[in-house]
Order: sequence, then structure tokens, then C-alpha cells
Amino acid sequence: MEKRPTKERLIQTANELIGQATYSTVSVAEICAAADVHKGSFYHHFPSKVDLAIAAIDTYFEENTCDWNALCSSSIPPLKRLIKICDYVVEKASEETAESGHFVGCPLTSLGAEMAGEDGEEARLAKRCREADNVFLEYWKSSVRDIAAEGYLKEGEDLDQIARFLHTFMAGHMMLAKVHNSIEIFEKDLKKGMFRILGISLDEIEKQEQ
Amino acid sequence: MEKRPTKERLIQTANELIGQATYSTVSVAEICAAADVHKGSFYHHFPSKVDLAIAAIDTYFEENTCDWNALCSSSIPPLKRLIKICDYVVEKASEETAESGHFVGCPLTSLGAEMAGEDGEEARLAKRCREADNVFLEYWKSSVRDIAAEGYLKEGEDLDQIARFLHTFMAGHMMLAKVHNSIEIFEKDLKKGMFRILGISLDEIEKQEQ
DNA sequence: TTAGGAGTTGACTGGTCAGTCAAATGTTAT
DNA sequence: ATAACATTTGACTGACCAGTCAACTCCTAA
Repeated sequence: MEKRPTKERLIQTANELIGQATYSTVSVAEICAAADVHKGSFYHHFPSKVDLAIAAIDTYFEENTCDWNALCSSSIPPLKRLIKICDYVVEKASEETAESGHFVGCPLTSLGAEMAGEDGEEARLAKRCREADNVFLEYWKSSVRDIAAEGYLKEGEDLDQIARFLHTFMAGHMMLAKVHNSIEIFEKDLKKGMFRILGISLDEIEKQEQ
Repeated sequence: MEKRPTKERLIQTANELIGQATYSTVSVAEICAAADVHKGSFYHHFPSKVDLAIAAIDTYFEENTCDWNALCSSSIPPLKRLIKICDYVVEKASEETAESGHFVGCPLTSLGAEMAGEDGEEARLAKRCREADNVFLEYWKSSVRDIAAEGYLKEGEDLDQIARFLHTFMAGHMMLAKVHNSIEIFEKDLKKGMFRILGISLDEIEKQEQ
């Protein structure tokens, strides 16, 4: 069994531990111990704890945009894409919760909120979280435009605002599921809420699928 | 100029500083300095940092339920109540942001998420956040039932689920406004999103008001 | 006047934190 | 073989953390 490179192990471990706790409460020593890396070796690969966290956010972001791109192929009808994204998010959250015992949620929001009031070096991390979050908002905007282009929305609606609603609703769901450490409501409500915000009957769409 | 009692000053200062940063990153020494209280005096009034945070959450909760009760008088039509609550939340957030330069958001969600992965003494704080959050969910349930009773919602809808949607949407708005430290989208979207989730035209209701 | 509890003071402790460093060990290219 | 570089090791530092404590001041009640 081949061990993955030290740097990768640190990033993955950081994402796991920070997801289950917070940036502030997880120490460099803890991350090192869990990743089987010595302190000095850590600082060979990363100039600071903040830089590890940024690398961890970058990795999370790249993995997720990659998956979303695969799910959001233009060849698929936009409402089906929305369903697939919801299913993907729910499934991924279920796996994480089953593995760790904690609902991890969205690091961009959790870490972004934790770092929101910081200045100095930590502000770089806060900025990265905001930037990445904005990219996901763009995904929603694009999705809503595609849904509107298919005639599912009334003429003259503020499409960007509807996209913000979806984005906000997703973020809120993630945070509350984290607070209550419960995947159940998340599974039950996410997709239905999305379609309610859009004003489209989920039942009818699902019937068409069959 | 009379100084308020030490204990009150500590609770108020804790709410301010923890709101602008996080529980973990604000030290007891900082809170003491800001409240002009000495370390030893702090531990005369509170057995631990966790107990101060719980007292701070309790104070926040009591102040807010008190205000919400005043706004939610049954003598007012339920949709008007919803508008008043949204206006109240937005106005309070604006004041806090103007005063501190930070969008503070909802401590029950922020602190609740920060403490979600903790065990030991901090778990008591996490539990208190969850409990308080559940009380606010009950407010939404009650509001949605009243709105339905006036005939604004279709027959057979899952009213508790709609209440969860509103609660989730509010929480998401608070968190994202904190992440981006921006009150603008919060002001622009909150009320409109609420009415979109309900499926009721805000414009028409506002016309009736005049 | 005085006794005693409530509140205050600030120095102190042991532990943990992020980050440093010089020496040791691998690895690769010539 | 060896030079040059990448990586690892673990002891170390100074700062900060939550919490302690004994001495002190203040208020109140008899």
C-alpha cells in the first residue's frame, strides 16, 4: 500500500479535521499527527497554517467544480441538471456524515464565516472563501438562465435574484444541518425547496423522467 | 454616567466581540479588557468561558424572542407580521454593521456551527444554540400556519416544511451576508425571497397596505 | 464599631499554540 | 563516487491560552 505524498496527505487531513471542527480549534500538531507528518516537515511544504488552509480550500474547490462541470453538461435538460446536482450534494454529504459522524457542510461558508472578522494573514483565507463562493453563485446564475430559456419561468423575472435565492437556500441548508448534525432534513427538503423557489412542480418533472 | 454591572458588561461585550470574530478566537483576556474587568473578577462571575458564552446566547435569545413576540401580535394580519419581522431583522443587522463594521449575523447559527463538532464542556454551548434555534423554527411554523389559515396557501401543502424553508432561507442569508460582509444583498433579497417561497406576490400585499 | 460576605485585583501556573532550526537522511543527476 | 538538492526529524522558542489564588477593598447589617 503506497502512501500518498506528504503535501497531499496534509491537505486531505486538513479538510477532514477542519470540516469536523474549525480552523481555529484544529492545531497544526493535530493535523500533522493525523497525517503522520512531523512538524518540521509541515513547514517545509507550507509557510504557515493559513497557507495549508488555502491549499485545502483550493483542493475542495477544484474537486467540486470538476464534479459540477461533469453534472452540468449542456446536453442534459437544465431541470434534470438541477436534480442531479441536488442528488450529488446530498449523497456526498451522506457519505461524509457516515464516515466521520459529523455533518461537514460547505467549507466555503463555514470557513468563510469563521474568517469573516479576521484581518492580517487570515484575511487571505477569507478572501479565497468569498471568491470560491462567488464562482458557485455563477453556476446557479447560469443554471437559472438555462431553466428560463426553456420557458419554465415567467417573463420579466429577476433571474440573478432567483439564482441568489437558490444559492442562499443551499448555504442555509448546509449550515443548519451542521448545527443540528442531522442529514435527514437536508435530504428531505433540499430538492423540494429548490423547486419551490423556482415555482416549478417537482412531481411533474419527476413523472416526465420516468 | 453610571456603569452597568460587571456581569452585564461581560455578557454584552462577549456578544459584541464573539459576533465580530468567533468564540475560539476571542480570548477571555480580550473580553475582560474590552469590558474593563479584571481576569479574577471574570471568574468570580462565571465558572468558565463556556458559561459566559451560554449566558451571552441566553441574553441574545431572550432579547430577540421578546422583540419577536411584540412584532407577532395576533391582532396583526400574518403577512404583515412577516413583513415586520423581515424589516426588523434587516434594520437590526444594519445597525450592528454600521456600529461594528462587521455583519454579525445570527449567533445561534454561527456559534452553533462553530461548536457543532465539539465535545466536552463546549457541547453544552452547542446544545443551547440548537435549542434556541429550534424555538425560532417554532415561530416560523406558527407564522406559516396563520398565513395558511387566512387562505394564502394551497390546500394540502406541508406547512411545517414551508416553515423550515423560511427558517433555512433566513439562516442562509445571515451566513452569506457574514461571509461577504455585505448588508446590501441581505436588504434586497430577504423579504422577496420569503414571499417567493410562500408563493405570494409581495407587490400585491404592499399595495393593499397603502 | 465591627464582622462578614460580595466583589476586585493582578501576579501566577501549567499547558498549548504557531513557527524555527540545525542536523540527519533520501534522491537524483553526473 | 559524489555533489547538490529535497525532504525528514524532533527538540526548541516565545507568545498566548484558560483558569487559580491570596490579598485587598467595598458595602451592608447588627
